[in-house]
Amino acid sequence: MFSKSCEYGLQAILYIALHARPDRKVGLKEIADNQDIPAHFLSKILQILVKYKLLVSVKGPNGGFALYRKAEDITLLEVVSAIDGLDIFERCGIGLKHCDDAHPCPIHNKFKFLRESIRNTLMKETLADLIFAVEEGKTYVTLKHLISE
Amino acid sequence: MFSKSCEYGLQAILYIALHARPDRKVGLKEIADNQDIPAHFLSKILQILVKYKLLVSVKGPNGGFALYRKAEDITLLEVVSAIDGLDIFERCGIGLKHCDDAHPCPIHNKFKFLRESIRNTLMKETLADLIFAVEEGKTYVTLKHLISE
DNA sequence: ATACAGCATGTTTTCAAAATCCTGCGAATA
DNA sequence: TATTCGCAGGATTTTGAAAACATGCTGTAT
Ligand code: FES
Ligand code: FES
Repeated sequence: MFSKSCEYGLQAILYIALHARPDRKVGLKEIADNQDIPAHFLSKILQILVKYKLLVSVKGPNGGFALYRKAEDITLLEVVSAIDGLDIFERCGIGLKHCDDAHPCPIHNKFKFLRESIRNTLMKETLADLIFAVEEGKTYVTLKHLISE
Repeated sequence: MFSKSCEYGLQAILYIALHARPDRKVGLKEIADNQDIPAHFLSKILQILVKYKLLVSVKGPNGGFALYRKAEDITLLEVVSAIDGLDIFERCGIGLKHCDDAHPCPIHNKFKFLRESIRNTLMKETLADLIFAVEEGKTYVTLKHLISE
């Protein structure tokens, strides 16, 4: 569905939303270790999110990453479109050159509906919604502690 | 969404469903030419569909491919699962090791619903449904003739 | 029986995503 | 202002899907 880069990016921004405080940035290595993501690779992905104004980064001692805006104001769609672009929402399901209402492929109508459903879901979900459930212990962004039990 | 192999496979089996007759198999090259698919690559994909009993192949003069069963009895889900497997319907949306109801990631519930929608759609659509619309001129499996207009 | 059309199969090449390597730069702090 | 921490970002390597290539094989037509 999403590229590996995008999956890593989603994990990372959720981790940051969970663990960053006004006085505490989250370090690259901390995220990489806890989420099992190659550190140097993650670095590039977070750079993208900084460029798209979803994260801020601070260099030097006690540096790290934090959300650029409030968690309530960041949707998953923004993260996905920054990393993977909007191509998945425009691409023909059976790979025809152009996805076009005027010349629909056999699955166009059904497929278009499904793509829209995904897009709407991503657009409605904010980081705040998601980390709320994590803080309640209902969902998880890392399975590390579960394995060590 | 689907791999390129899978997209090619869907295009090809639709083409076959449209153009095969009891006395006329459809040649590999004919499909490759009309759908703009690398011939040797398509060959491998169709081999998979033959192995999964979705197509039959006949060698020699006037040979080619035809549906193994009636178009009414072949669903898109069978084609997709033969080529890409069922991984997309089981994989975690943000890339966690295991997608599990007992330890859901933050988007698990929403995402699971979307995956199910896709699976149900693919399961309900038969080749017969789809080629019917094509024969009526409402949808298209190739854009070749549209370009040459 | 023989020729040949057309699929079957293994190998090689290409290309982009994924992962790694390495150096530079800015901020904190002493 | 010197040192060091930690992100920035270009360059490179690795990996695997996609594509191309080459050859074998098999059933049909004559
Ligand atoms: S034309 Fe195929 S999905 Fe729109
Ligand atoms: S655990 Fe992430 S989608 Fe199920």
